[in-house]
Amino acid sequence: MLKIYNSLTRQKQQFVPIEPGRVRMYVCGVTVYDFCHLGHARFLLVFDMVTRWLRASDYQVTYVRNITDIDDKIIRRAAENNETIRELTDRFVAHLDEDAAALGLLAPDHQPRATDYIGDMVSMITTLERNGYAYVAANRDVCYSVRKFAGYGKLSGKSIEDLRAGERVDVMEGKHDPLDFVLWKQSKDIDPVEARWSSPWGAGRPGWHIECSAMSSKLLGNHFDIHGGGADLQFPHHENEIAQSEGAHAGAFVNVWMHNGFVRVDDEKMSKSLGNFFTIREVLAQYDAEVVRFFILRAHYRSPINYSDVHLDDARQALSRLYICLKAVPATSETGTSGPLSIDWNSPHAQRFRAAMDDDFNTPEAIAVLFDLAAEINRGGAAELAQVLRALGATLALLQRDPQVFLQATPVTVDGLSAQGIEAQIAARAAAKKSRDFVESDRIRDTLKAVGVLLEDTPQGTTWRRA
RNA sequence: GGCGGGGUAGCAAAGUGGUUAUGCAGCGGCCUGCAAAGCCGUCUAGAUCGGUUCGAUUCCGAUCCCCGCCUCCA
Repeated sequence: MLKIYNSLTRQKQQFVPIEPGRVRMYVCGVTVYDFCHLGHARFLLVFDMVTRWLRASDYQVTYVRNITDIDDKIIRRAAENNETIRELTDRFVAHLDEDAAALGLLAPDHQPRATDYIGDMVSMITTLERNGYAYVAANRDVCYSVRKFAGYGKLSGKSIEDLRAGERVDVMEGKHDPLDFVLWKQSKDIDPVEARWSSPWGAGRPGWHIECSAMSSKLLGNHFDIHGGGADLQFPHHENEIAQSEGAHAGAFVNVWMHNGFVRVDDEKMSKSLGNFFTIREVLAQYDAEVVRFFILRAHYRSPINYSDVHLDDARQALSRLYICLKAVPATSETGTSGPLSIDWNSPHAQRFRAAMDDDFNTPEAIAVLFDLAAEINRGGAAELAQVLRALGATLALLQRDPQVFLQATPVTVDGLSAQGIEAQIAARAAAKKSRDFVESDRIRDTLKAVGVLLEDTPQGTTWRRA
């Protein structure tokens, strides 16, 4: 039985889908005005893992991940670059898709762009106005009246009285309450035409929060199972979504709220505003995508993780152990990369693995099972165990490659020898060994080692891998 | 100031009221021409101070420290 930590109730709860066998999940995506960084990679990989595990658990999942393609930063960046908003956002949507593919992510079932749903947002704001939650402020912006919504603060555990809106940032003039947030922003003369849509309140553009309420209800219905995102979205973004969606539609909005922890650098949150970020492509230039996935999944999704080369190197070493184990097992027809392997969930390792994953997606524990399995295989366990290892790895999108390919993959930053060059050296060494010229054979091995190529003599001959 | 999450061995990271987490690194051994890989063995834990308990890293309280949210942020 799957249990998930629900941010709304602050406890792990048994997961019960609204519709048996089906899961509808909405995850807040990215604002497209710059390259994605490792923090984005984390939420992308975490909810990719969640989707895969739900599917492995025989749920039919509808996964929606949105794209925010209109906001202040986008408008500003487009102006700085002297390009249209659409040019800017199209480019970064394309980059996002490239990064997602490079990370080996499943495509979401829907990837809605906010600007394609302006009409739905307008009608939702109209409903909120009719229901008495929205008002037109003195500056003509349409705002949400937070105090009218009884449940405000239930997700973030904050009480309206304790919030200190305006303490750090000036409060917009004309709001009835400093905590009220904008639903519809009135256009100003300096705003580009591209950022204006007509509405009952005049030309303008939507506030940030309304897009997720409008798009989720459009694509998943007014009430759905899981809503996810980074922990920094819990307040105010997700709190405001609840206020909007439950204010517009009577009844519950989301059953389970999931929030992933941050990626840190030197114990500080990695973020665009702090400027301490590494883009996904920068990291992938140095590390294999599977190593990055392994690094992320090695920690529980709610825990913070620190990014550093040392940790990525460590992850690579650890993952290599699993691949080395698989390499030593003779491949059968089933070990090919084609098609998912079936899993015997009654086997002891699979049971442990599933128990871990069902316990709020405890991937560190699940991965520990993988290592126990590898140890057993290395000890001379049955060859079928290698199938189990691969099949369980598959549910995390790990261990699906030819071990040789993984172990010999060249980091882009290394201008090492070609495979052919290495094979030639190995042949030369074999000849030296045959004539028992160990000085020469060791010299060759040391030379290769110096450029990061490790040789291993096995009964089947010499193999190599990258250090 | 309010709210929330943490402090586990050299590093990373889980579970757990009593029995080996796991990985990387280290040390000893086996294997090897020598290595590597692997196997066997092994050393470094649970911020501090109290309490509950036959027994606490695990429960309770206090203290110290770190991080996050309260502003755009995954």
